[in-house]
Amino acid sequence: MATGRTHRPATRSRGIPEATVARLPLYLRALTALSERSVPTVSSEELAAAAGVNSAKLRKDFSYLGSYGTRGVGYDVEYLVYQISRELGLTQDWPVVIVGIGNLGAALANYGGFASRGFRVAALIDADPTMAGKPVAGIPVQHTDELESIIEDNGVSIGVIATPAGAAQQVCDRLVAAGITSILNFAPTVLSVPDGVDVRKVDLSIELQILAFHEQRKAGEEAAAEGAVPAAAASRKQSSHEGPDGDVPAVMPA
Amino acid sequence: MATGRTHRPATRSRGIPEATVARLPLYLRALTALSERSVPTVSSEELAAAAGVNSAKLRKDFSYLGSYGTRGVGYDVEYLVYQISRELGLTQDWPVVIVGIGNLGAALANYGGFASRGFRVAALIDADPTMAGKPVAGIPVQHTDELESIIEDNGVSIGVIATPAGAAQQVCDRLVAAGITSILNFAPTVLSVPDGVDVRKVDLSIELQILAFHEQRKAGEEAAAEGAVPAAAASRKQSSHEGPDGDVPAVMPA
DNA sequence: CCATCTTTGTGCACGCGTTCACAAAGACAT
DNA sequence: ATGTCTTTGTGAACGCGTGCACAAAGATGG
Repeated sequence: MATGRTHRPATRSRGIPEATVARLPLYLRALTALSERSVPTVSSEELAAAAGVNSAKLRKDFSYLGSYGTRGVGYDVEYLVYQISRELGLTQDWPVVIVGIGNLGAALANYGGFASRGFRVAALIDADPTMAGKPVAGIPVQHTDELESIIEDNGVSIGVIATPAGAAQQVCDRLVAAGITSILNFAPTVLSVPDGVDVRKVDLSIELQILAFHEQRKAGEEAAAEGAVPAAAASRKQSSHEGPDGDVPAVMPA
Repeated sequence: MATGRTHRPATRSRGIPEATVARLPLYLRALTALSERSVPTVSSEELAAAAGVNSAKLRKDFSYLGSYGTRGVGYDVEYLVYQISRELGLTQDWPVVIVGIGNLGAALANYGGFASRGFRVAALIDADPTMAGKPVAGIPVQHTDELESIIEDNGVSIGVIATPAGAAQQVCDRLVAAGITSILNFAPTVLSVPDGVDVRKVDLSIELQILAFHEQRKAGEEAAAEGAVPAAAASRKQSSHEGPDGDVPAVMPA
């Protein structure tokens, strides 16, 4: 609905909260699974369970997109898949370049989750001249020298940085200069980019460190309440097959 | 003190907000870099810039840990490195198992960022019998059958799932049953776990989809304000960007 | 057409996180 | 000591995100 103020929140994109945008892919994945099983409609409750969120949150999220549900029935799966795909921009082809073809870069190149969602690996780029021409995931690696021309020729606007930390900013600068406006950064560095360029970062070791924090805390509490709650973990064992759907067929192409 | 209440917010761990915990690794990384350059002290302003955050936020974050700064001077780098490391639990050794040694699993096994922060890859586990014994990153892969004994013998409490989506829940269940209480999940699935088990997920394709959303939006705005166009991006740019609520193929259910 | 039942869409309240802005605290010079 | 200057630590305000709870909307059956 109308966000009362014409205040231009800047963090929101066309009225869709950032937190909602981050969940749309989650919904899409769950819906795709339902679609493959030819499920025609789904209620907010069911879909929320499949996506691992609260049903009220899901409904509110969808309300930002529009009124796509039918009261008393639920949401039409196919229709919703289309709407979310369109909203996320997945109905178009997104060529992507991956820079830095080490272990991680190679893994990304082979990752099936990209191609299945409209992302096409347009090129693999590495600074090592001995890698040039070597095929990874069926795509020949090209040298960094070609970076600008590759991006220009293919109209690439999304770049993935999987280089060592030391090279990341330099690569980033070249990507931006060449016209890239969205970057997914796997290098453990803070990238500085001009306004108008989006950066999302994935840091594997940060995630582990956060887990370690909680793990340490759990160990501490356990020690503090020694013997008080012995097998607490065993009590609420997982009972769910997440609703009435049993195991879901692998959504992801291997 | 701020939260004087013994209220037990449950979302907060010992009074440290989750958002702060998530930033501590970021600060730690920046501090480590300073430490390596033998910088003795750093101001909140400088450190914040290095970590890519607001300085007020950084000071507030640190205030949750205690008063470790000196007014008029800044923070002692070494001391802060130690305090944050201790807070995150990185002063102890965390054995980790990685399950699913495909491209991604192998990349993780080779990832240097783990070992340098107190995380030790205790074992690599894969369901494929032909992989058994094959060394990856210098560590022989072991078969899934050994999963329980490996975890028990090594006192592992953190597990990394890098299997295909279809196997993830099954693996997760076994990990939890074997005593794992923290899971880092790379498989594109919602894992259900009992209370007391932490799960963090990293989904590569979700990150790209979020980027695509913003990219599409930028393209749309750009088209709306036609005139100034980043040179390279405009060349073979995708053309299909109808208005926000463009035409819809009206996929009505039968 | 009316009653009932299901499920959506959302107003509202609450809590977390962020940011501002400033007093307090210490360093440093005189 | 005293004053000035720098930088921290935090009170307070604000905005975003979440979840409750319910009215509205439509399906379904008599």
